[in-house]
Amino acid sequence: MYKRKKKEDLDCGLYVTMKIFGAKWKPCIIDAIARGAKRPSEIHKQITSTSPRVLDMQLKELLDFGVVARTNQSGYPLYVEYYLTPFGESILPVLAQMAQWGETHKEFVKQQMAMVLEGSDENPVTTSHDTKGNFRRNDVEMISIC
Amino acid sequence: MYKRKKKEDLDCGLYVTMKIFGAKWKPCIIDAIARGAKRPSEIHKQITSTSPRVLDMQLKELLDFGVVARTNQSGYPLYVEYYLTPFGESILPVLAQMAQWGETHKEFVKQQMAMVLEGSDENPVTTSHDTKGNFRRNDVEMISIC
DNA sequence: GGTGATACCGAATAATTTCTCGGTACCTGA
DNA sequence: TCAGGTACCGAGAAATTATTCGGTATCACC
Repeated sequence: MYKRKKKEDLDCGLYVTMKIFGAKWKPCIIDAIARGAKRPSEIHKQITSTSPRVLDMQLKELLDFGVVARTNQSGYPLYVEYYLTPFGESILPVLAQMAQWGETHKEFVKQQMAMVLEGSDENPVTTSHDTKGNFRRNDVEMISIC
Repeated sequence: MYKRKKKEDLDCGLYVTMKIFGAKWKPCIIDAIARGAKRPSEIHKQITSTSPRVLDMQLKELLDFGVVARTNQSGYPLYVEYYLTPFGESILPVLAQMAQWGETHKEFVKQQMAMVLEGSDENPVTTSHDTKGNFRRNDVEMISIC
């Protein structure tokens, strides 16, 4: 594991928030689990825009931070299930609001981006999130995420 | 300016959100301006945990993305003022909720961190946010940010 | 003319995150 | 025994973000 060189400020609420689910794939993973993907292999199948290894790593962090937990029957057909802890569930409304905001403003943002990039160009490599067609039902209803 | 190698998915609401204010100092800057710091030099004085250069760069991005705007009198005593656009103001409630969540859960997070790090150690360099004692008044009231 | 304040920016480097490639281990069914 | 599925992990490369150091330019004041 990477050893940080700079101290983090865990007294800043915002910093804490970013720390826990501000990474590239964590929101997707949380969402996938919230929607019913329990087994690692299921999550891999849901999120195809990055490699299983990456998902494993981020899932591990979510586990370490207590966002998710898993059933630990080290038994025969090797069957593991992850689920959100109460702590993990408390993230959902926040995630939903963030997704909602982005959803609302994405066209404006695209416009701005285009305006800024009117000097730069090139066609970067493709990479995009997708958990297929996704919706959330929590307090803010019908928020697509990823 | 850095030219991205990988394409971004601006159709993912969450990605958009992170893109606009998911950087290390952007929330602090937005907050500082929302609270009344108008001039770059004022912002520098408010946020002392990073260098003016860093703040300038992020401020520039916020400007490019239309989160803030500025008065452009290229005149005598060189006086520039930044302010939040309506787009920028729409961020405040989201930021507040994020800060609130982090505030609520930071002790739990610290605990988890300690648990995970019980093998690693060392004492990293100090760096911490601070905009002095800070509060927000928007819809979720009294959220300290940074 | 020199100093200080103001607002910026370029470029190199450090720090951190993400990704790729490959490997371990266990069990099952052919 | 061999291929296939499942759950993981190590280590280095690549991408991206944050930071530092120094520089430009304008004006005011002494």
